[in-house]
Amino acid sequence: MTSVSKYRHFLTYGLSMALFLIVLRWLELRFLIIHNAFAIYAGGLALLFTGLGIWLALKLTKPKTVIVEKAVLVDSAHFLANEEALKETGISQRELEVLQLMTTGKSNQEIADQLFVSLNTVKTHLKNLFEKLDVGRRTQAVGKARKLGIVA
Amino acid sequence: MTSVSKYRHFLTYGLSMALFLIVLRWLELRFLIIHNAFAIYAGGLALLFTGLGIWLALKLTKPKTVIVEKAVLVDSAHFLANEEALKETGISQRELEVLQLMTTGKSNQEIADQLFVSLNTVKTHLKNLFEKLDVGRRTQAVGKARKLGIVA
DNA sequence: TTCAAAATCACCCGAAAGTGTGAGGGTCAG
DNA sequence: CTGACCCTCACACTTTCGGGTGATTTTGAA
Repeated sequence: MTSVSKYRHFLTYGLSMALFLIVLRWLELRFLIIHNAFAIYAGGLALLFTGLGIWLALKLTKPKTVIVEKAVLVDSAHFLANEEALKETGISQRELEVLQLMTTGKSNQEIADQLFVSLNTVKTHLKNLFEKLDVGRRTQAVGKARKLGIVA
Repeated sequence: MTSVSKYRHFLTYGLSMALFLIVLRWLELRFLIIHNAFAIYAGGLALLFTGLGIWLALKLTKPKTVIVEKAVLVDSAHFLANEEALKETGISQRELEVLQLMTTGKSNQEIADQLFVSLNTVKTHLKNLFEKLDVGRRTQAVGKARKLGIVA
């Protein structure tokens, strides 16, 4: 894809070079500068400054080479409280409520307030919940519950 | 931002130009080409080919700026990183790593062990992370990170 | 070279979370 | 009635978190 245009540019460059050498020849006669080495000198000069220009341009456009495209993942949509998993794990109604609130990032105290029970009760529910989910931390519990389809 | 380096390159270019003109002068005497217009001619030639070089390089490197990086396969697995949200929140690379591990339900100590850093370092990262995500608990952080598409 | 951000780590402290044990009351099947 | 479960709560104890402050090193850009 880029090779074609690249070659085309090289072609253009080559033609330009040839053209300039012709003009150079002409000028050589025009100004009566017959010195044989002049054409070589001018050619070298042209090549050199072309290289310089290329180098300059590359240096200047260096920070321009970072454009990125990315894709987004769409996860399978399987929520709906999974009755299966609930029976499998033996999670009770109250425990499920605590689990759901915990999933939203609420603290034990906030859960307790919302369910009108004591903090210790919430802790007890969570303790049993952790055992039924076979985890030891709330973050793990949330992850597992989501994986099991117990919570969204 | 790039102004300094840009000026430096222009300076380099200017110096090179001056140097070449000096060499030019020397060559002028060396080859006994006393013609008055020659210096002007050579300078013009140099400028012209410099421009040509710049044009050439620009043309050649133009497709380089359109290079696209992409195609992340998506599964029910994890891994994806919303660049947008990351820049929005200003979350650093290391913070992202900590966040991802935390999402899996790991404790701070486990994260520290896995990243080969101290527990205090993990805490510091999390502290900054919570501020950037505008949350106060890890469960909330996980939820928000998921919502923002930072983690799976 | 210089400057700012990132990354690293150390203490300390209070709050929250997690663990173990025990216990009282309600429901419901056997 | 009794045993099995669930819901509730308490208390003590350990661990983990979260927040504050301050410091050093590394690194990348200006």
